Amino acid sequence: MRRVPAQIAGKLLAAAELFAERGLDNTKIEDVAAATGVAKATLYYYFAGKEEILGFLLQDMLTQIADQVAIAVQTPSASAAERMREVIRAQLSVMSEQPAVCRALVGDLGRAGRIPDIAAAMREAYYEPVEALLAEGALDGSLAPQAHLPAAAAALFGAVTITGLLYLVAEHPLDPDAATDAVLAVVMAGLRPR
Amino acid sequence: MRRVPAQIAGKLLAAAELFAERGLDNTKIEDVAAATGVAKATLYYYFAGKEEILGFLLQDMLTQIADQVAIAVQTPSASAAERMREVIRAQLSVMSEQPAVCRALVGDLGRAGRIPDIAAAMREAYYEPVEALLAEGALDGSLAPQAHLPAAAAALFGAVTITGLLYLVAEHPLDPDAATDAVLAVVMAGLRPR
Amino acid sequence: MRRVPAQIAGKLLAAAELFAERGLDNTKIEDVAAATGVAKATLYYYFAGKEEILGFLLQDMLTQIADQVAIAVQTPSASAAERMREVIRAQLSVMSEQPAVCRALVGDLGRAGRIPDIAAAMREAYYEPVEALLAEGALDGSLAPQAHLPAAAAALFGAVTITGLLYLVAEHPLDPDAATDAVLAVVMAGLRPR
Amino acid sequence: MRRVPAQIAGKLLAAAELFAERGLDNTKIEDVAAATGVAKATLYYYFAGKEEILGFLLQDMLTQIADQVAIAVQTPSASAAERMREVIRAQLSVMSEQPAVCRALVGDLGRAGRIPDIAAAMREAYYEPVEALLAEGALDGSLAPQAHLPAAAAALFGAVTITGLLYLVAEHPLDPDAATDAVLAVVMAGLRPR
DNA sequence: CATGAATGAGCTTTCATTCAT
DNA sequence: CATGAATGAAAGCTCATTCAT
Repeated sequence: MRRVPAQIAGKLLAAAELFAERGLDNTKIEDVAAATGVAKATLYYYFAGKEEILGFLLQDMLTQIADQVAIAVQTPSASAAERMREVIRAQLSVMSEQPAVCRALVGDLGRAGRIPDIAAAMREAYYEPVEALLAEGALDGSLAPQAHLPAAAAALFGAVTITGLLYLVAEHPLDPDAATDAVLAVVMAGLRPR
Repeated sequence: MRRVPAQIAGKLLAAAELFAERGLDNTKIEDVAAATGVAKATLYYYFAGKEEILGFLLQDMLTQIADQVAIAVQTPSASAAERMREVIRAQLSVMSEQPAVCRALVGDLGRAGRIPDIAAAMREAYYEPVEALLAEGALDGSLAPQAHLPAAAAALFGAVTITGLLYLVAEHPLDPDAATDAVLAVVMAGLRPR
Repeated sequence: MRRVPAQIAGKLLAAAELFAERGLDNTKIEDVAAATGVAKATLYYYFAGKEEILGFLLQDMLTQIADQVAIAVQTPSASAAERMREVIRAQLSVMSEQPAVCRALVGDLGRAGRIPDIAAAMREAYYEPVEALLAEGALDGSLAPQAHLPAAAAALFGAVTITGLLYLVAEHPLDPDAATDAVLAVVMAGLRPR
Repeated sequence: MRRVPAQIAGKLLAAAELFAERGLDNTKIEDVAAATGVAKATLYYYFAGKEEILGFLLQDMLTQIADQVAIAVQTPSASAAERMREVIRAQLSVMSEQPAVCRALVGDLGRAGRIPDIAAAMREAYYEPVEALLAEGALDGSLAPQAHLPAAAAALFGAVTITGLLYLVAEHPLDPDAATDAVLAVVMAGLRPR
């Protein structure tokens, strides 16, 4: 994959909507060319195929999430629990800003998980910081210790993502703050009464 | 789509295997015909194409989830919390048995065009019973009251589904019981220490 | 081809429109079944295939033309020329009454000419009486002798049929009498001035 | 339909042969590819399907007729009647060279859906010059004046075309000159004796 | 008699991919 | 660099036809 010029990278955002709505396999390279205004052969000049185009878009969004998450995670002098709240809020914010790419991610989650680059980016952008945060929380006492950190992080990711998908992309969308509160009520407090 | 005779519906379960192993687009209709013993043209007699076959299986899976959920929900003399555990376990069991169909279901979550057909089945199979259970739990005191039931149900669904997707479909899959425990640790106990 | 019950024969008229509009090859037996309300397998019970169905319809119309032509030809105590006028009028009348079958006939003229039964019916219904009339006209002096009777009859058939097709089936149709006059002006008087 | 390069347009003439011998529906795209040396997928790159290939050839034939007709019409120092003879001869010549395309053209005459695209070409190629010629003939005295020019042109077209269809495409074909004489005997001299 | 169901056989169509310019 | 043109390879899909009931 050659370095993609900004001009083309910009146009590619139009493809996210296609991937989101139709899925990777039902989106033809020709559709991407038509939607972006970049000639089919030019896409092949920069990308090895459509999987790589989707990967490029996902990387882009994941980088944004990674950045926001990193900021939230590194807030000094805040408990791990408080920083976790910010992580969730950050994820939902990026989702509400890039709904198409986000829908594409969820739509091909089963596949994306197997694309090495994307899996790595997801680990780096989300799972590792969150797992680290869970560990820190166990130490500073602001979060309950988890027996299986990766699964806990996955459950967290799922709760946030699906809520985001259903409520941010819905006809009458929640705003990110309201969505955050709803998710937090489940994952922070837990369903069991205190 | 014609009404599918039980004999054919039965054979189709073999197709779920294929979809599970190879994904929708790497499964040729011819493969389905070979695997099920139903002639290609006969498949077209009953279904408009691959998508519709998958849709049929998807409905089937949702029915299975609905049945399992219904059983879990109706267990008499168990607290709402205990029944909720069973609901989650049931969902993860079905998912581990039908990973490809399950992946297809998740893939459809973000697709506006598909929502009408599937959304109703999902509401009926999952959201309504779960929301009812959350309400019951608030009454019998076994679950914490939720301010926004639909969002809570969505978060729950997401936590369970994504964990299922990532860990049941992964190269080194968790078994349903382990996945259930991991999810429960998050959604029942909550991340906040008690 | 079994004897076709009147009830089915009646319904078949609805198929003529299909053959006329789409041609034989672009009309599926299934379309015929749908348009007529006769089950596909039932059509096969009575006919060997769609070619035979079209044949049946054409036979029907050709019989009508044959009858009308026979009446016109046999009018006693009229010159051959006068009877020829009636033949042409008769053909255009039937065409205006059965536009769909007539269009179907023209549409598949190239093919119909090679279906033995139809070719024979056309000979019997049209060519033979017209050729006989041309011969009689040469004898009674009311028509010019023709060197090549079959070709003259074909030219006549073409002049009448195409005019009929273009003017009877057009958006602003001529009535049969006006169409007859226009055709007669060419074929009876001839283009050469007298 | 993309603009067809001359190189491919040239090769396509070989397809007209196939359509002529076997008819549209008994000619597979694969046959066209084999006969023309143009890859099947390349045909689809330029045409939407078989029909469009035939349509292209049809336009081509109409252009040939138009050219021949134009030459015949413009012959200087010949009476309109003499030029009309040449017009008819020209039409029958082209028909005898392209019987299948010609049959397809006739087949389309009764099809409402097709008329828009083809009708214009036919008016231009045939009706307009012929009507002009009829008008000229009325002036120079070589042709009888016609009350209704369009109907006269239609009758003429029909006489020529159907004769062409039945006798040039028949098992024992007439040659164009003989067919021309037979048609002329009807349409120029008229059936009424002089 | 009438027909719903089933299917063999094969063609049409699609699409990712390449390459000369 | 960018791309229009071209195509190999492979599916998807259709349809005439049969047969048990």
